[in-house]
Amino acid sequence: MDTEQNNNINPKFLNPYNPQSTEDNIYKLWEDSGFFNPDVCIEKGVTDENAKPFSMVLPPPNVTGTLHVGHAAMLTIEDIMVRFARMQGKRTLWLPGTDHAAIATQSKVEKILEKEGIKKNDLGREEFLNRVNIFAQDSHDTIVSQMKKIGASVDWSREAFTLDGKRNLAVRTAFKKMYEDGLIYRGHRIVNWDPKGQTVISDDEVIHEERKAKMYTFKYSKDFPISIATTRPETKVGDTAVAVNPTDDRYKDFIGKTYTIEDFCGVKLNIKIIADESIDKDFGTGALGVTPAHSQIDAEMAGRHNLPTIQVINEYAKMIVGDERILNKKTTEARNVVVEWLRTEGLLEKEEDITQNISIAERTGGIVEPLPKLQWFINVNKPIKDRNNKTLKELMLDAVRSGGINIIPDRFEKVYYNWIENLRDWCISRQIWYGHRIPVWYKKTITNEELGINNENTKEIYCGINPPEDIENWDQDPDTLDTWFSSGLWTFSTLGWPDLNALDFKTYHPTNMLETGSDIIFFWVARMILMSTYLLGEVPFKNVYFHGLVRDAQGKKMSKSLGNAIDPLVVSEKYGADAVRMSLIIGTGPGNDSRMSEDKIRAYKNYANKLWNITRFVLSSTSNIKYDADFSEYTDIDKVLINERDEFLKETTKEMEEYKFYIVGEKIYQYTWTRFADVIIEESKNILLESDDKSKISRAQFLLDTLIKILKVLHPFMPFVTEEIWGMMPIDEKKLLIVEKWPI
RNA sequence: GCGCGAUUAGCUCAGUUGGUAGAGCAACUCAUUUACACUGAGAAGGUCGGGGGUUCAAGUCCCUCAUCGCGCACCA
Repeated sequence: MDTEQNNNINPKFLNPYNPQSTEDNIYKLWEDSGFFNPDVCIEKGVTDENAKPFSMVLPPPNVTGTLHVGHAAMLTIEDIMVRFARMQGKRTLWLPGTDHAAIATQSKVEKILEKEGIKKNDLGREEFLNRVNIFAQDSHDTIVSQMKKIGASVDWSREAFTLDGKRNLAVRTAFKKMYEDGLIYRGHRIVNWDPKGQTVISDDEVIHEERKAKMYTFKYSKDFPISIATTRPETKVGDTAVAVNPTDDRYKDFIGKTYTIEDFCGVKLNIKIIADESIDKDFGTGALGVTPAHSQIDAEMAGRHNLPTIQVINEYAKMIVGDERILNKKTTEARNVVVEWLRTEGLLEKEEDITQNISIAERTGGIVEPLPKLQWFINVNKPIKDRNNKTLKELMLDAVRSGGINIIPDRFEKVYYNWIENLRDWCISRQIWYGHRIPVWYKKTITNEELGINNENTKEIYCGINPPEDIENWDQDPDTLDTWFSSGLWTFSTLGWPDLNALDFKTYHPTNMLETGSDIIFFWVARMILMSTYLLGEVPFKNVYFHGLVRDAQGKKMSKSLGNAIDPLVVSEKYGADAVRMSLIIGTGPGNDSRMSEDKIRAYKNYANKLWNITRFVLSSTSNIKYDADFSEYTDIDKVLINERDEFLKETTKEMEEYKFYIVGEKIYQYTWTRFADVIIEESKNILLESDDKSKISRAQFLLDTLIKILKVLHPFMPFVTEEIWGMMPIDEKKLLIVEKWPI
């Protein structure tokens, strides 16, 4: 190449590609262009006003800290979908936001305050919430800057927060409607109480962990005819029955009788022998001590047999009955006391080591204590008039069964159905301060105050979008809502609902795609389907794409405590966000866990540089011609190459539409490197030097045209380097690559 | 207990409706200043977890077993 030609090349190409000095500028270029916002795209004429919409909400990250590499993977997959849709000319909206994540955020802030020696009750509700808000804002700002670093092309002008004013209106509106339809009710039931977090949690927030435990077999007293087995002897002071199977000959004669035990470790018991089909004759002694206040199953049995419920454990997991031996003791201490008592009384028959699953609160790690409490629930089994008398359960099932929602990969449909079949009423009230306050007020009356807390139910209730007018006569329910209640509304609360005429709502709902982690299929995906099918009579999204977990190179879960977590910002800084994105996409099918290693990231950094050098060669060796997009004088040899390339582009487009990004990324990589660079460019060196003019021009046009097309299909995957190179391509009437047309 | 997934080259994974086993990374041999060393060329590497079946033909379909991972339920 002579010097004159090299003079036409941007001096940037004299050095290797430098993501550090490029990426932030490119992101700013996009932001300034306004093209993340579909309205601007229409205004500036890059998108047709009548174009088909493509809409997606960002699964809002929790404002509990910073983004991890799993978020980076999520953002990359979604950004690929969005950039592809935008380049296809669709009216493309990717709506960002963050999640207040009630319990998670509150307990995080509590922990931080604890280190300073401050308890939340010392601060009071208002001041504590101030502290949480400051923390949340800080978190939010970090998250936003991280998202920009990764290259997420979200429409910042529409950013939402699950706990802001607009979302609060949506929550109140939804609550009131459900309350009026009788779907939300207040009930006194056995709930999952988290003694550590001092709040009720839903069934889905309980995780099970295998632990070693002891199972004790004993009798309540010497004269009691039946032995029972338990792992929790301390709860037995709350027993009101012993249940046996009706067909069990051993116990037949006792059914229906009631025994009084005057002294069971200091507590008087009345035990009725009942027959219940649910009892397994072969398990333990074939007889179950029924503790209605502290077991879900027992409570149901108590309901069937009209048994009294005696609460013996309080919210601090301490005993509230008995004498000084157990009263006010922690359940675990009381257990030892009761076991010792049984032993000395000669009532303990057997003591065996077993492994059992214990219930743990997901967020706090507290051991869940089933307690009877007055809480708010969503009834999933009540027929709904406006919805053909279908229940919420049925609405949720129908949405997927009918094909209205397509789940990728489809094996998650079975998981979803399985969950719904076992679904019980959803407990939505939480005894925490951070969150949407329940829009219910109770009338103040002297009598009710005298009646005390157990008669809360008798108070006059007002439920409304706004507080009652004579507010001084009312107390608002102190509880807040499960964070997933507001998340369930996310696809439409972000688009202007409850204003049904909001333009965004009419244009973009139902959304086209929900991309999220398979671990929140129940928490979030199912709840969005519930809310949308009930409130709007339509699905929240037409497609769901699940991604798996990002693990380390050895396949271990990444965690801060293991020290194997890769910080997406650190590696992006080191290798460039494009390289990180590629490494997170390739080799990762939907729903499958993937592995992340620095080796892999490094390989794609090299690829970015390869593309850089390819461009340098193509530009410097074609600078004597003018690129013509409609060039038609190709040689036969080049026509063959064009066919091959277009075949590749066609396949790629098809696979993009099938969401097979893990394949497309790899194919582009391969075509660019092993085909275009290693073979076609190598051959071109001779052609461009030695052939006739027709061949030279044909090849030069082909090289430019192909590079342009590579940049386009690669853009969703590696947006920064492609946009940077695009800016230096000798093309007339060039737009930003982000809004260029997909090449096929 | 019920269900789901995985098992293919040293590692990570592809493999469409059955039709001669594929890629990246790593390792190996060679080239040595090239658009690019963040490089190029080449070669090597596999009884597709085991067993059985259907078929002209099975990595792919059916049955079964094993190992690993996960979900749900139970958890007296």
